[in-house]
Amino acid sequence: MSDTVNAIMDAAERRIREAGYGGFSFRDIAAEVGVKSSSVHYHFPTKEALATAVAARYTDRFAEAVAQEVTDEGDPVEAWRKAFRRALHADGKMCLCGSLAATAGDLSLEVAGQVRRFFELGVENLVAGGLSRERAMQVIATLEGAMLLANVLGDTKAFDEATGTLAHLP
Amino acid sequence: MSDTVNAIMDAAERRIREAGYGGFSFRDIAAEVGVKSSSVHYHFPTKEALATAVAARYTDRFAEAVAQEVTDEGDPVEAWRKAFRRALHADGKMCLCGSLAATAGDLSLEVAGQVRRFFELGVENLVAGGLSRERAMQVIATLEGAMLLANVLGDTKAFDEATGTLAHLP
DNA sequence: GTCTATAATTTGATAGAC
DNA sequence: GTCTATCAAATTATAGAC
Repeated sequence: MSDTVNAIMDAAERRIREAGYGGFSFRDIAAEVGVKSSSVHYHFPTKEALATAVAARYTDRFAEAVAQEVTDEGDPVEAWRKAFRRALHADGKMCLCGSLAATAGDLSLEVAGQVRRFFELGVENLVAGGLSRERAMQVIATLEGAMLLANVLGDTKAFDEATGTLAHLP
Repeated sequence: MSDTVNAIMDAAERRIREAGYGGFSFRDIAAEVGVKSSSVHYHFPTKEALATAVAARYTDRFAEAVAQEVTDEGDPVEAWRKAFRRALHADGKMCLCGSLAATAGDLSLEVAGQVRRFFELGVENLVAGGLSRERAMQVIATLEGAMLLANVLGDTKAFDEATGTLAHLP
């Protein structure tokens, strides 16, 4: 993948995490990368295609990060918590898939499918780690909600407060 | 408040809950209400003003609903869970303030302030009900994340699965 | 209070030169 | 691959008639 493609996806990811699907534009992205919007269209023909690619990359990277944490740590709940925590602390932004999930009903099927994959992967991975399905859904919900809380309060510490005891519950 | 103003706020609330702040427009709202967009501007001079009013009304109504549930039920955690549950089941949509919170960094100070009020009210109310601050934040995060999960999976039952044991935890 | 009309800007997207 | 130039549509917002 070329440097330009990477830079476009990085910029798009940042903007979607800040402003959602409806809050990013080809011209914003292009300006941030230092090219023209037509160049962005050359790599990603439509807004949908760009958002789909960014969501897919985000989920893949997240799954890798979790797998690494599981290896380092053992406890799957704590591994997911640390992966979310790092996503928040790295740049103080909302979860990309959480940001998109909030407007899921207004996304194209392709984008919505990639976003759904993130959440299903989380639940299935925790179930494989030994949790009941309901407990797995509760953990993902709490982590995603804690990202939202930190985002709206403008305080990354809120995430730690809301998730501190998560790994020690039944 | 006039019928038109109410209809405008209802339509705006529906659209923001579906598509977020960046996903609703004066013309959408106007068309749904059956007036022209200039009439919407007569009642709400700017998009910010409309979103601020809608968020304030949502939070006020939510607080009332919770107070009623507390009266009926006693347990504050279960009262909040039922209020969120009803907001979801009434029309299968995301929480308005959750939808706005996802793009908090891109909202005007006025809108962001109203959204923050929703979350602070939740935490403070649960603390007043006897929970520790951390536990209160965890409950609000879980409820909001469960709304997000139900929204993205297109399945209201996901909310119940993710929050079923919430009231019985320490 | 609602309308028509319109301004000013932004948006997603395309054609074609280099 | 990137650019200039442009299109058609949509956006927030305003002026002024009724």
